Parts: sequence; structure tokens; C-alpha cells
Amino acid sequence: MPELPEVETIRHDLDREISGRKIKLVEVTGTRSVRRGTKKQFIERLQGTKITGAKRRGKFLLITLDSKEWLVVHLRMSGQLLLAPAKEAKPKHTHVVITFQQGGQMRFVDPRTFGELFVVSPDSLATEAPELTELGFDPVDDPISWIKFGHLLLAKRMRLKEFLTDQSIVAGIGNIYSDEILHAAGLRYDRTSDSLSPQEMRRLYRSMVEVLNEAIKARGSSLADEQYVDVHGKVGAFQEQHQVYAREGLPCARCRATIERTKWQGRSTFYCPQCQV
DNA sequence: CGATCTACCTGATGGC
DNA sequence: TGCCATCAGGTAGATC
Repeated sequence: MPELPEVETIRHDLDREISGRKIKLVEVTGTRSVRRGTKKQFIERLQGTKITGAKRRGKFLLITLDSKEWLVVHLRMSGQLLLAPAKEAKPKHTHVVITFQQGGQMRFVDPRTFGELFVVSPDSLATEAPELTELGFDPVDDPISWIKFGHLLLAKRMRLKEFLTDQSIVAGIGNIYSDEILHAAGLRYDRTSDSLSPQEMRRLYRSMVEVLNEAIKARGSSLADEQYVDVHGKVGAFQEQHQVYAREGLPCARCRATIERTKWQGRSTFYCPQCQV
């Protein structure tokens, strides 16, 4: 489900709304959402700690604790973090419930159960959560210069979509935003990264930063199934600005050619066959 | 090593 | 109405 803009929307709201709250009770049901270490350890490392803030690295959400540890959440395809009063009925597929001393709960809801929560000490990431240390640069939080970005493009001989969605190069971009970024840049998904002119590299870089930031302003993209919602269950609005994603058969806003859909590397890919070259 | 595939799951949708 | 196939925002691990 969520890519960088959706995770950033959740991070922003959590940072504002649960910082300072103390964890009274942690309940884990089901076996898949907490799968690193035991449930008991997970619960013990959280109960009694106070939340100090919420950070993000790529698509990982890091909820920081006064114990100096992090509660790390990855939503994968269908995970949601929802804030609600304890008395409110829990949605189907609620797997983890965190109750705060000051009242209210944070629920982790995830129909497909690909999502994951775990607690780590930032000092032992290399052994406890190596995937967090293997992330590339964050295009919103930690944008590198376009020159450096160009060097990365030249160093890899990858198709552009593969390049943008490789979390070890750029952290946070997935299937929706790679298609939107490439359309904004006027580049095809299957161009090789080392074939770009300096002007095209600059255009790709600028499109990446702009599309992601615009999407954050619109509080992310919710598709027809509304699987992505913010911490209050509200949908995002960036889908209204999508230029290609899920728009096959519709005219391209830039050149009026018909948007095409293809299966590429196992994923649906949407692009304009005329103005993306 | 890179590339390609499959698996992990539930649920929505569309064709027949 | 049901039944079956296909698809979905992600990623890791096996296999070639």
C-alpha cells in the first residue's frame, strides 16, 4: 500500500499526536505481525516506555521511545496504523493494540499480514535490522545534489523504474510514484539509467523531489479500495493528481496520447507512449 | 554475481 | 447467484 508520501503523512500525524504518551498496555494477537523475536520480548520492551517522536526512513516508520529504542513499523501492502478511543470497536484484522496511559489506542490493522512491527536498539541495527542500514538516500528528508544523483544513475546500468524502486539506492519509492515520477520527467520506465543526458538526469531528479513533495501536501494517494488511510482513517487526495497510474486508456494530460498499461517485472506499469521517451 | 520466479496473505472485481 | 481467475501500494528468498 503505502509509499514514502503515505508513510510521511502517518509519521507527521503520529509525531504530533502521540509524542509524550506513555504505553500502558501492548496486546499482540495473531502470529505474523510481530515475527522478529518473541511476542513477550516485544511487549516487555514497549510497556512502560514513553513515546518521544516519530521518524521515517524510506517506507519504515520509527517511533522513538524514552528507553532510546525504536518501535519500527513497516506497513508493506495493506498495513494501517489507526488512532482511536479504546472503547471504539476494533476493525477486522487488528493484530496489535497499544493502549496509552493518557487514554486512546494505536492499532495496527493489516488484512494481508505482510506488515511488520519490531523493537530495536539503534545501536545494534546492523545485526537486529540490517535492512534499515541498507537503505539509500531519502529523496524528501535527505535529498542529495542532482549531480550526485547523476553519478548514481551512471554507475548503475538499470532500467529507470528498477532504479527508482530499489530501496538501497533511493528509499521510499514504489509502484505508484515511480510511474508518476517518470511521467513527470518525460522518461520511459525501461530507459537504462546510464543512457540519460545531463538534462534528463536533472529533470528526473527534479520530478522525483517535486512529485513526492506534492503527494505529501495532498496527504498521499488512496486507490479505489481505500486501503491507504491516515491515522484517523481518512483517505489521501493525491490520486486526483495522478497523471498515469491506473489511468490506462485515458488521454495524457500533456500530449493527449492514450496512456498505456503493461506488465513489467511482475508489476503493472503505466506510461504515456508518446511523451515519455 | 544478476535476473527471474515465487511465496507470503486477504479481499475486491470481473468474466462466464 | 456462484465459481474461478486475476489483481493489489512490498519485499525476501530460492533458483537458475
